[in-house]
Amino acid sequence: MSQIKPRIFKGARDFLPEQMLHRERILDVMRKVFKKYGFSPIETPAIEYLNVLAGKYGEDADRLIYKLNYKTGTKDEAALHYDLTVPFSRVVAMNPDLVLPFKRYQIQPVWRADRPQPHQGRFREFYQCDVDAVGSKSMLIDAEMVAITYEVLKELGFKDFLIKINNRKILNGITQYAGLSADMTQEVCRSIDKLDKMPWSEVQKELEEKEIQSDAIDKLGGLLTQELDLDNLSQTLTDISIAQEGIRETQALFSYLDQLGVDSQNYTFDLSLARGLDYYTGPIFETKLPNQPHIGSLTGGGRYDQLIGMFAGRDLPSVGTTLGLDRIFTAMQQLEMLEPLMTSTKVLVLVFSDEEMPHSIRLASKLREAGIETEIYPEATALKKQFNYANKKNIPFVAILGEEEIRKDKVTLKDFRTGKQATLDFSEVIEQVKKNA
RNA sequence: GAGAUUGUAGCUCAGCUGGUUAGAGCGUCGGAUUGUGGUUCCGAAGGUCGUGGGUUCGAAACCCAUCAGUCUCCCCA
Repeated sequence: MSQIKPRIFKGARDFLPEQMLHRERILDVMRKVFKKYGFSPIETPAIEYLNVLAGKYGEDADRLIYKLNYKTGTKDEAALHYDLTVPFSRVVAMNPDLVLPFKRYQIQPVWRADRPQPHQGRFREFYQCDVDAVGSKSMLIDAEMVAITYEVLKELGFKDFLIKINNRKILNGITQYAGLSADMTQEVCRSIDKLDKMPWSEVQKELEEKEIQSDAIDKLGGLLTQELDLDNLSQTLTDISIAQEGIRETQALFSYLDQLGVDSQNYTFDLSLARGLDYYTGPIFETKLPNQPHIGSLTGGGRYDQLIGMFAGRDLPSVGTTLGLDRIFTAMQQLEMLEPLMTSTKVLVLVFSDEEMPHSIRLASKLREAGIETEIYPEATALKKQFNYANKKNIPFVAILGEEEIRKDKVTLKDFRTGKQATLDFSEVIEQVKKNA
């Protein structure tokens, strides 16, 4: 047989223990917070019928859906899911008996056929961690989405993150204010969205290239260049009812955020936030790290009151957000927020000889019964080798059980970080490890 | 989809304007009185110079093609 060159699919990654231990910790934090707010887990298949996915995200995004070479051109054509929101909407439509408001979380990989850029945390296969609530129009749930984002990032140790909040209704209102037709909103927003990266003059140029009338561009510029707060914006857009509605929603959302105890340092109203996905109808939010602008958004979400209607025939108000595990993980790596970890093992039990092996096994079992993550070296090789194993894997304690200890019914415990060791009773060993590991 | 850049040992790289058997550090493995790692010392293994073609007496180096990685833009998690 000819040998096959091992290679990994572009934009996909293997995760070794030193990465997985951290990724699992991040997921543990997310699950804990999701449940704390009353969200329950669901899972959907990686594969969906293409027509379930297509046409929901917008033209550009549709091209990034991974289509499977299976029943091509038929109703049964299949694809890998592009996000978790659209499959979830399908689930809701197929389960009309769900108790509303239905609050679910969902953690699964998704696939997008774009060009990977690891430094920016951009991959073809990546995990989305979604929380969504269906069946309520209350801005309290929208606020909870922001609160959940805040809590997770805070607990993971992020300091300078900023959750940007805007509202599609306000953006629609702005387009109307500028005298443009409603179907221009997407196109205009796409340029406006770049304001955090380039000055207004550049955006203005881009809008001119898109052949937007110059008086409309001037009106947009008037709004966007003068950091308006909600009250000012409300006055300026006083005749635009859709904008007024969006502003009222945003005010309600902010008041709930205050009541929920979210630090106002970590969120802001940002009129230039647009977001690409087509299905958003109300509030939208996105988290950035101002000091790591190259990393794309860590989280993103919003309200989509009409998406489920595409499957169910009747609209159900819904809001949700996605926490990007891989973006968060990439950021934590680059910010050196992750301690090097090879294993979660706390104690390595050494084995002196085949005769003494049973004693070592018994000790390991007792440590495990006490809830301590314990490894026993599987063979009686040179002690040097066994010590070296503990050292390389960064295991904090080594339990030494030789002829002498066995005779005295004791255990020698060595702390690898200090290099100190002491011969102790078994109960003292447990105490020491639990206290210092 | 547009542009840029890189490809030499497991990893990070050196290799000057083309000139003998291609180097270093780290890592790996072995050893320095066999109940002690992380420090030190000694030694060893490991390379079709991404691949294919061309120029040349001679190519890791120059030219062409190709593949792969990376970065920026676009867009997003």
